[in-house]
Amino acid sequence: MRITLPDGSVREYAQPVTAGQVAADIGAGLAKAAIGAKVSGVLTDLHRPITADATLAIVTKPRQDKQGLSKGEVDPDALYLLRHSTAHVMAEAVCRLWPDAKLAYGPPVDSGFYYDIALETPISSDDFPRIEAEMKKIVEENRPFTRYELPPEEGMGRLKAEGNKYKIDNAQRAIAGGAKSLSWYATGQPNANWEDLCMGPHVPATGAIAAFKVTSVASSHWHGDVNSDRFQRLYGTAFFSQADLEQHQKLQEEAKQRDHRLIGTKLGLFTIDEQVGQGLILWKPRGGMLRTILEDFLRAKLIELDYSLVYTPNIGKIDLYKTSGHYPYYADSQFPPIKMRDSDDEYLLKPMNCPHHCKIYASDPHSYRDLPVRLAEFGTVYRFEQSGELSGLTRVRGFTQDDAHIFCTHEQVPGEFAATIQLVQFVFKTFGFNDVHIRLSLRDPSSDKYVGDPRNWERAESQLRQVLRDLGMSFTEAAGEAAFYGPKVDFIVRDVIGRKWQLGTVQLDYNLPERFKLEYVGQDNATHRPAMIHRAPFGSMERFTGILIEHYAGAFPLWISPEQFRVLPVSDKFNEYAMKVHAALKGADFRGRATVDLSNERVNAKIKVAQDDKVPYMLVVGGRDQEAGTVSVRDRVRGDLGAMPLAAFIEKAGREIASHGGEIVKV
RNA sequence: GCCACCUUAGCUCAGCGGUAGAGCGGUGCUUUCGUAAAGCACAGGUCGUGGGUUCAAGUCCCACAGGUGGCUCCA
Repeated sequence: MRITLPDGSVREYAQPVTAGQVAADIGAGLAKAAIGAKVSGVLTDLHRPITADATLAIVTKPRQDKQGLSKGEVDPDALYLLRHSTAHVMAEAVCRLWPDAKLAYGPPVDSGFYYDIALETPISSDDFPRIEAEMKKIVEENRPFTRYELPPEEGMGRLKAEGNKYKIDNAQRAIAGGAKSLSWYATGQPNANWEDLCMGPHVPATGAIAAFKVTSVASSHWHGDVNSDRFQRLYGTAFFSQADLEQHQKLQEEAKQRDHRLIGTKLGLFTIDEQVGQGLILWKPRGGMLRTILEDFLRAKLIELDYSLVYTPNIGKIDLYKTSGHYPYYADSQFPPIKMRDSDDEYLLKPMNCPHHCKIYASDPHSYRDLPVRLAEFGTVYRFEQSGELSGLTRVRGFTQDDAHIFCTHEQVPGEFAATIQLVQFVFKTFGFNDVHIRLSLRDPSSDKYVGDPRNWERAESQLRQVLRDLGMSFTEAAGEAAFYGPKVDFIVRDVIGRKWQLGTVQLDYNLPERFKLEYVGQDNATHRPAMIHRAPFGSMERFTGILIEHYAGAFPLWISPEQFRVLPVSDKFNEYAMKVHAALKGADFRGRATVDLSNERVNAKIKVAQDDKVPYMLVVGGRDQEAGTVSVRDRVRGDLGAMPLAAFIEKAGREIASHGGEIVKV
């Protein structure tokens, strides 16, 4: 048998050998650090025999520095093994504490692992210390994870005898998926210790689990089906050192400080009032200023790109949405219709802007010479999101899309689509979003939720794919994520706690032009149906603002900061000069958003408050400044920049604003 | 919508059967001050809402509303 190692060297063995033995042959240090193996690319147990020629990479525990922190980036495979194994330990601890617990499924996830458990008794966070204490015992016993296999029939017999329908289901799925045997892992010895039906792989023994924590409990459903059995999903995480765990917890804490709901309250950006309604955002003056700046920025760009700005009402007759196909398709996720007093007419709060824009297009005859027609609007829409889904600014019931619809010939689609993609990228680049995932969302051919001619879909999907390729963009494809009327390209970012949100989107639609019978007269003097592109670079002003708050931790770059300058007189003897400076900033070409702090406080206190308010520039003024006509500039990040003539500061600030510059500031 | 947890002053939170607390913020006074919080005083709460248990309920129980974390959903 030839075992090829990552450095290309080959070791020959006459008999089946385990990765652990190979590791020992290479060196004692490697053997000691080894916790698993990648055999021909497949992650596996250290002690599973290798029976054929294979490539082999030993998965090792990370080395640690003097503080006990793992050096470099920890191998994701190593973390996978560790966390999968810790999930078993947690499950055993739960089974000890609640003997009637039935286990379902317990995989590693991004930052830890979970186990879905069917149990009548609710587990609460108060129980975590008890669970952790049991886990600690199991870890300290340093029991080996022992794998054994049973033939499918024998295995199923055993599972049926045990009567856990979830495990039976798991096993049936494994067999249906081609598994030739069922595998169990005993945490210790078979028949002597706790065991779980599991594909593996695992670390060699529980002692490898250096640091762990039960982090939260939530609810989940069998196969994700709300009508099916409910589980308690117990989340935890594990690391190779206590220091790693502590660092992880510290980072989590820091991330929470960036949460837009916290910062939004602190900085007075927005509020949500119970009496106004769930998921309905009240933009406070500072948030309103921020939004206005964002809208002005985009509006200027749209005018430059030959968009036409339109306005449409917040409601429309239900018939409009029957024509568009949105109703009753999404009846459940809309606010109920408004019934009229003196007729049978019903109106809907508009869930989308496109039908209105289609009607604007249809109100005039169009020649191919007019196309493309690009209708843009900051359009507010209402969607009845499930109450449990609402979250700050990121998931709301009323929001404003920076929406536009481009009506064009089929020949113009690739060009227009590419231009809109570039617009979205321009927006993201301006705000320094570098970690954006681009997803080509396609239909799921096996689903019946999609409308329109499959040939149109195929053409649309391949057009989009080609545009993305031509632009040299990296993207993933996701079947089943398309809108019901067409494929789309979505721009996805994560919030501080790792949740993914769609911001920008560009969608291709052959359906609505059909439904609204939109037309243009071609060069051939015949009528043709235009194609339609929906696009929203920000997506929703609410969500974009929420993510932006987290992105900058509330410390907005000068050009979008709701308050750019705060003048701080060192005592009220200099209030008059301070007000002059304030007026000069407001009167500058860029019409500075400036305030002056006339409170009866010492300058130290004024600085502290301005710093907390994340004001980019503080202008301290006292006697020296008054005499010399200067301002003493304090940068939010760099601190005191010293005195400079007021005119010089205004020039500097003007340049910074015009550049749309801004760095990401640490909390 | 489902499950768990949470809801006390504008904000952050303590109090967990026995007459409502702190810090910050607010107001007033004193201080007139040069780069991350001067001092003193005062105001501010039917403890989310509605029921119940109890001699007595922020405190225990139930329902509802809102929030948080998940699940499901997301045109």
